[in-house]
Amino acid sequence: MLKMYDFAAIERKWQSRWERDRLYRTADAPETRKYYSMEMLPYPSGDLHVGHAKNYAFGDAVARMMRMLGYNVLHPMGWDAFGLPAENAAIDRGIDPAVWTTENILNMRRQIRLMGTSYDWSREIATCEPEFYRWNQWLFLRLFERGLAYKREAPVNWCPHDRTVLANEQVIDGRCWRCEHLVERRNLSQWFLRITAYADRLVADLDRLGGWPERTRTMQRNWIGRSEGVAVTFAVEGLDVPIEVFTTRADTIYGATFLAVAPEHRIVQSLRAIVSADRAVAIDRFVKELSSKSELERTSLMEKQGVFTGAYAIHPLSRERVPIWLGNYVLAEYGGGALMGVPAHDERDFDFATKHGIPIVQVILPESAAAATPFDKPFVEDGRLIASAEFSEMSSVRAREAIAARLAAMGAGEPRVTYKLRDWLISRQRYWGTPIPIVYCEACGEVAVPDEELPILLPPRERATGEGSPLGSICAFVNTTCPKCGGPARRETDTMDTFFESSWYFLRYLDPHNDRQPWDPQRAAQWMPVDQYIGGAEHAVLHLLYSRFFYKFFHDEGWVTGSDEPFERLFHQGLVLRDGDKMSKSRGNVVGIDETAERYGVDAMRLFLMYVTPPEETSNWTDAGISGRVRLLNRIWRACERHFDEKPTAGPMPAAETDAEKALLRAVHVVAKSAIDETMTPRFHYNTTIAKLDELVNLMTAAAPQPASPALRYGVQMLPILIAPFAPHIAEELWERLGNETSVHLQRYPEPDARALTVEEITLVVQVNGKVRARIPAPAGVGEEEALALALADPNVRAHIDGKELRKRIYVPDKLLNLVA
RNA sequence: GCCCAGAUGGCGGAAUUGGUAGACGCGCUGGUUUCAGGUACCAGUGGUGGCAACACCGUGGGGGUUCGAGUCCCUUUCUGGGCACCA
Repeated sequence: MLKMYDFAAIERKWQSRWERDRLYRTADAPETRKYYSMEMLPYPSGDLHVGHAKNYAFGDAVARMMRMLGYNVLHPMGWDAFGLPAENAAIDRGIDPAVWTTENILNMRRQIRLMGTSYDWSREIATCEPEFYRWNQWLFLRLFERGLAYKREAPVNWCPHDRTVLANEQVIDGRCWRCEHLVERRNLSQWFLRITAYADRLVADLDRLGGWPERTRTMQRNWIGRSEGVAVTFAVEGLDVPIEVFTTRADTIYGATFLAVAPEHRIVQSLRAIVSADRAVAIDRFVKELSSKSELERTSLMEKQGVFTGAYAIHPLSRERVPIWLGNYVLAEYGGGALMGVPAHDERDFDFATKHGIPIVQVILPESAAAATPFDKPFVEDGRLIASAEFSEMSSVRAREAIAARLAAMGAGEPRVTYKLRDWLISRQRYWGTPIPIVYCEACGEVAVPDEELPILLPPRERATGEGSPLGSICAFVNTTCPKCGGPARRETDTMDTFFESSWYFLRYLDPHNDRQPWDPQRAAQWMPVDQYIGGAEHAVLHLLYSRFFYKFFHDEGWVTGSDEPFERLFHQGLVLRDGDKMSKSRGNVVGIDETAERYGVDAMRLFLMYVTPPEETSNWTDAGISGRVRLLNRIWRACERHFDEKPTAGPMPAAETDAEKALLRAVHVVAKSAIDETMTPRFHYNTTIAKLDELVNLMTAAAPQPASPALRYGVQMLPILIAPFAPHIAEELWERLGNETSVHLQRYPEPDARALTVEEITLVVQVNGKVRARIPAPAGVGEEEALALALADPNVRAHIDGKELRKRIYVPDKLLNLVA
């Protein structure tokens, strides 16, 4: 590949010039319309490949477009710098995680700068720095004060490989989201954040997030899993403690032929005491067998197992005796850990009853069916009630209300909303994270560290073994005094989930050097919400849900105003594949940024990533593809080169003399219109914009008007502005060589001019019976009768009409005439 | 199993509200420049038939609505993503 222009020198030159001139510093200028544009902050894993580059190329193009459209754009970058890979690398290689992280940040910052991105680096943050994580601790204490952070013992997900617990959101198909090892179940005392207190708002407000992809909203909705139903109380024979179950199908209550209780349910020990010795033994055996099984093993992988406790409950409406079972498919943490089994109308209950010989009683009939018929699978839809006392003949919908009302009147039930969402477990038994600011005092118990003692610094690590509690083994850290009574106390030795810091970092960018507050609420009022957030879809229910929770809390505290949603619009970019495979070191198919920049130049790389596919699609990296973009840049250079010695002619659009000039002026404005439309829609399909740019360059080179043509000189002057958001370096160099003095990136993007965009001549498509028979040039705005005359003058059209009578005529102005004969 | 998105030349992909299918690029073919290769430039490039004008076929398969369907409806296959004992 011959280099027509020296991209390496140009890219180097402008990157340092922009930095010297602080071109991309953002001022807090409240008088200008703001635009907060952000890409998800990266984990500093070491090296960037073109998959990352795609994300930054689009984010940067959007930020540059908005600047050139006159917005005050905030476009920051930072590092999600706490986390396991650093710690694991430290254990493997015997280096300090801080050193490993810092080195990676240095390299990745270099690569992101190499891409010619327009970040305001004066706002850069790294979450592992005490200046940042002290505010993690501060926010934790505020949550603690409000009762939104609490410690409790609970069955939790334990990843044996990463040697730490995980939040539910971080377990994918029963496996650790990072290392993919099967998680185990342990009972541990851990810190939780009460995200469930916000469940209702988190699900309700999804409806307002019109700028989010529908599938992301659906995933969050499913994850929160809001269900409306009834909590029903069943009295237990021989016991004064009742069992409460949750059901969304109160209409099926007369079909309840058993109760199933989770083995962890508190009532199990009471039941055990009132049943026969052999039942007690069976209960013990069942509970013990399941105690070590993970939720995945118990629910998805195992068959429905259970054991009859020997005890009976009393049906609140029919007063019949209902046997109480323990079941492995009953989740301890949902719906109170107990359910009423209605085998005729629930798949799972049906399986369980069939397996254990429990009676199946049909109480709902399909609307169409006349009478109860034998069946081999449960009927789970709504229908009409039978065998349900005075509720018989009612529809399911009516019966649900009537039965709920009856139960409520009897004091045996109440309406209840239940969520699948559980509280967010944030304790991690690892070193490289934010220490949780709590001490344990023998006299005072759990005590919050006072604000003025923050930050609790992460102590230097003497030796990393990967065994035991990392902070727990550092005596100087653990042993402290109680802030309340001054007596001896021990520090909490767990660190925080790194999703804690990524749930609010976007606020720190607004005020990154503030040492009195995490951010100034006035700055938040000015800049929030984030107007456009760009990042991978893999965080649909992790980071994006936690951030919404935090932001609602901040809003309730008055630290942010306006909307209580942090991200106005959200965009997920697609992956970049190589040879149809995901890029990975083990496959050896990683396309690195450094090599690509060196071979083809950064502008070509950015152009290719935006051109090859719409941003949301998965794109495939090809060397042939990028050389096409190098070619385009060369042709752009040559188109401008002939005009380097001319004086700048930037000014109003000149009048076009010839058809070629008209076409050229039109092409300029077609590009501008496309770029603006794609930015504002906001669809970001710059692939179509760049295709139109190709067409413009074709016009400027192939069928170029005379070099002296004012239209051509106008096109040449506009070209660097048009490409500035996409190929910022060559744009700047051409702009300078064409005799301009202020940066091309400070120019206004051209307003699409209606005069340039209108066409004077159209192609009239003439169809006969719906088939195209002629394409006739005609003046724009041609009337129907003139169009008909033109069509009938065409020999091919006449041949197809062939003397037949015209029965119908459809005329689409400036487009098409269809003659039906 | 359930829900969502998608399927367009050899390839990546274009195509407001139904109105010229295949823009643009890659690849390929022929030509010009060159000692040659590459680069660059010019022309061609959905399939079939035809010297040509042109005709027929063509947006995963089948059916429908319409003057007209890549676009709307029904049905089916495949691909990608999500959910999957949440009572």
